[in-house]
Amino acid sequence: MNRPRKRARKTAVAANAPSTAPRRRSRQRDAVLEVLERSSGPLSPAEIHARALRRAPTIGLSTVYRIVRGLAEEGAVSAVTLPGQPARYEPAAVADTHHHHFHCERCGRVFDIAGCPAGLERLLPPAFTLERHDIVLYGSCAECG
Amino acid sequence: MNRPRKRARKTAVAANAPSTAPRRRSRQRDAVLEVLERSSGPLSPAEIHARALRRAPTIGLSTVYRIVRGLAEEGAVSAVTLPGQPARYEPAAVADTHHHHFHCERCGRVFDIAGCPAGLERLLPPAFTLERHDIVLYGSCAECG
DNA sequence: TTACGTGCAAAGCGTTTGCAAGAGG
DNA sequence: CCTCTTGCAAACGCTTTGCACGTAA
Repeated sequence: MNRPRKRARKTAVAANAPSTAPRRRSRQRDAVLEVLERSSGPLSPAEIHARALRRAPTIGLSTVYRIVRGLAEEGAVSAVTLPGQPARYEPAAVADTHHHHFHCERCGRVFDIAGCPAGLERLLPPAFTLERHDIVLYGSCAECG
Repeated sequence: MNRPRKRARKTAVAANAPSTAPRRRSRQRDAVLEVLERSSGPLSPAEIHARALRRAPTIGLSTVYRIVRGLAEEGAVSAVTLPGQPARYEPAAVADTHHHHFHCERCGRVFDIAGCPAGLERLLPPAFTLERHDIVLYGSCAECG
């Protein structure tokens, strides 16, 4: 497969651009969806790729990125970005239930945490408006404790 | 300045490696420290570099990275990593006062927020141990509101 | 059949590194 | 002086992209 190349476009994309992400059904798309639904926590593209290879043995990492972006755009999955780590993705069914995350510093796994503290607005300086918030708890999970 | 090259080493470094970060005093190091101390919020390496150029007109971006890493290792500054964003740095004097961050989604600036909600342990599943937490608030700051 | 999705390799970006020249003490 | 630091450009890892081919509809 040798062919001429053009310069790649700028990485940044307009926030509301329609984008050409996969919408059609395919073995690869189904594999990614199933992997995400079977998982007990959010997964990075590399983690998704490793697991999806069982169902779609030829799937490429870039395809995972494209599918995941498409799923995120149509709201089927949502991105979980922990500080200093690559983005992870989880099904919207999970994300729609407001929750936060616990990051085990021993095993590196991420767990979903139900509930969230009240009165966050009280922390704001005057004239600031609160639209959303992220809380990440760190420590040891039950298995590593 | 043309000279022979060798392959760069692997990026990953042993977590406890002494590392050869700058410790000696220099115009560049002073410039970075002053920029951080004058700031009202954590700054990314690129932001630090832009501001440090006024005090040290020849400073390179990689030097900023090295100095900031050294300062972080010796505890003079600490890293603030907001989800999905490059790391930012703030003086330890600020970081030592427990606080969180507000990210203005209009202007992109990050502000320090004093205080934090009580009872986060109550959110944990049984047998999980809480060691620390990060809270990031999103919305509009006073100027953008 | 035809438009869309895929796989691969190349490109982009933020960050780190090797090296020679410069600065600190 | 001798050693540590700097600046530059190359290299890295993660992510996105261009293109020809495969495939869903």
